[in-house]
Amino acid sequence: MKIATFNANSIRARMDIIKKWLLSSQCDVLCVQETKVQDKDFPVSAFSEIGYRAYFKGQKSYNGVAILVKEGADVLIEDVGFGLGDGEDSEEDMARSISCRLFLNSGLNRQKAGSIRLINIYAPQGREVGSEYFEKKLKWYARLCKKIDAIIGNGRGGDAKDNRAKKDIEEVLLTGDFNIAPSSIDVYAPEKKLDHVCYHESVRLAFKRLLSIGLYDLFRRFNSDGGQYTFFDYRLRGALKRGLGWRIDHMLVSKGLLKYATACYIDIEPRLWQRPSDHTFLVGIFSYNKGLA
Amino acid sequence: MKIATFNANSIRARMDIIKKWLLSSQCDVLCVQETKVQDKDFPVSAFSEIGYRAYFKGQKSYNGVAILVKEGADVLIEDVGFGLGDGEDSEEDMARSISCRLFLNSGLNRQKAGSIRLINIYAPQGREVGSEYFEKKLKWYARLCKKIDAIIGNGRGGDAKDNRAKKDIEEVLLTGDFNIAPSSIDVYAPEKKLDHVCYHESVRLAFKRLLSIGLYDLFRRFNSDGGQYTFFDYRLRGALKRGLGWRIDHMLVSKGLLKYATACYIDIEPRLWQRPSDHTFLVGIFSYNKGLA
DNA sequence: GAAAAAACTG
DNA sequence: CAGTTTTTTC
Repeated sequence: MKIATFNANSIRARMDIIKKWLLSSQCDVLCVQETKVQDKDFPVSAFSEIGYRAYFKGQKSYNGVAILVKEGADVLIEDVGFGLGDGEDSEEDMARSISCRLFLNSGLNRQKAGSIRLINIYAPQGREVGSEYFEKKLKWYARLCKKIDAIIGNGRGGDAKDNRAKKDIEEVLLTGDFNIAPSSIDVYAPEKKLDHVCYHESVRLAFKRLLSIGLYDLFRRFNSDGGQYTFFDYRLRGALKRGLGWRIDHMLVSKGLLKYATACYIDIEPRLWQRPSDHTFLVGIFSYNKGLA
Repeated sequence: MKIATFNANSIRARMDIIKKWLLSSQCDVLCVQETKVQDKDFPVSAFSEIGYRAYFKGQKSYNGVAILVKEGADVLIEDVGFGLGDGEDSEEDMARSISCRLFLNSGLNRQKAGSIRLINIYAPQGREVGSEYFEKKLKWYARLCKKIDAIIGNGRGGDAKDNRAKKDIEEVLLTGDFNIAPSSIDVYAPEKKLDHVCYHESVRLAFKRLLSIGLYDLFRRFNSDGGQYTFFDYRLRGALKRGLGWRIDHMLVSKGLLKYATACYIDIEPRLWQRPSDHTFLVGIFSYNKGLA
């Protein structure tokens, strides 16, 4: 199964790129962020025409998340929900995360394959260290961490709001635009970015906290090189060629899922296509054959 | 010789349409209005690439006029000037009219063919009857009429600002977007448009004044039908099909030129092309053979 | 309805 | 630099 994440920076402005990429990659599940479109204007039929079903929530000009699932793929979606679901969600928060249960049936029965809690996030950027927006970013991560912790079931309780029994929720796949470069090799001039909202110590700690509760940075399982970026600011001309980027889009998985992963890589090509997003695609591949081998 | 007028409603937004039309029509001289582009950004090379030289003046977001001349055509351009040239021109006025002397050499020597004063106008729209803008429109027309009258030489004097002797200036071709529907058959619901800035009695009188000093409405020399329009408001959906238009783009010629005219028609096709202007092309054809026959 | 500019955001 | 929204104009 191929799953990917992509900050589109307007899904409507990126239709050509997303369609081209989906058709060539044959991706099963694509998590999209910054769709920047209200639900009534979401291009549902454009995706159904190429064989993808869409789940989404957006706001007028900002934020917005979506999950695109290939029809006929051995993937089942259930329990789609928005926001962090802790009763603290603002209107904006509802357009910053979408989660669902994902059943993989690749040649296996549903029981055996089990289910994954897929969470697609568009984390707050934070604007400036010390601002109210940055404080909100940190709080949002604290809430996210609590939610994941509850799902993984490190504590005694499960998610109280979730009607399903805890035993049904086995593994976690947390992906999206985290707006955090986890370490110095994940940004082009780390020593100059210590006060940047995407590299400040406090956000790197937030990221580490996610790892500490049992998630694994999938990209780093397959690649230890620095200079591997998913985002290149439009404003820096020649940023890609000059290596001026950030690794802020991630795929974090729980331990039980980790063992099925066979690859995780950044597809840089779409960043070179016509009218690109400032982000590019991060891909993860999972295979039950590996786990069974 | 084929000459045409076209309100482009942004020449940059209309490049595809204009290039397509020039190449298919093989027009010798195209007068353009509402170019909406500053001189530094005018697409000079795009036109030179298809064999047209451009003369133009524009403002940042509004107004702007241009004359495109086919290279190698038997047409010579001299004395290009902007504004009405009476010392009363505002910055805006300078981007509302362009004039030049046009020498036609089609198989004849320059002496015999003589010269034409070509004036391409984008008349003020006027916004609302009674407004300062409408008053300015009427004043602008009074100035224009005075200018034409001087060129035609009905009075004693010539154009005092013009260094050339009066005898050199023989005929007048006044074309462009007049923002006036001259009569009831030139607008779709005249009885409802009596207070419209493009049909109010005062502007129809201004148009008649131009005729009274010796100009002829060329289109009406070849077509007496109503419902022949050059402009269809974007806001009225299906306007073209429903015949909801205006004839506000014109070609007025002096008597000596009139006798060489062989045709004048509205080319409605470009209004049906992709991303059209709200106006379409008005074409005039002149032949010295006719005059000599 | 369409175009351009200006203001805002990342 | 590249989005979206708002304002202005016709």
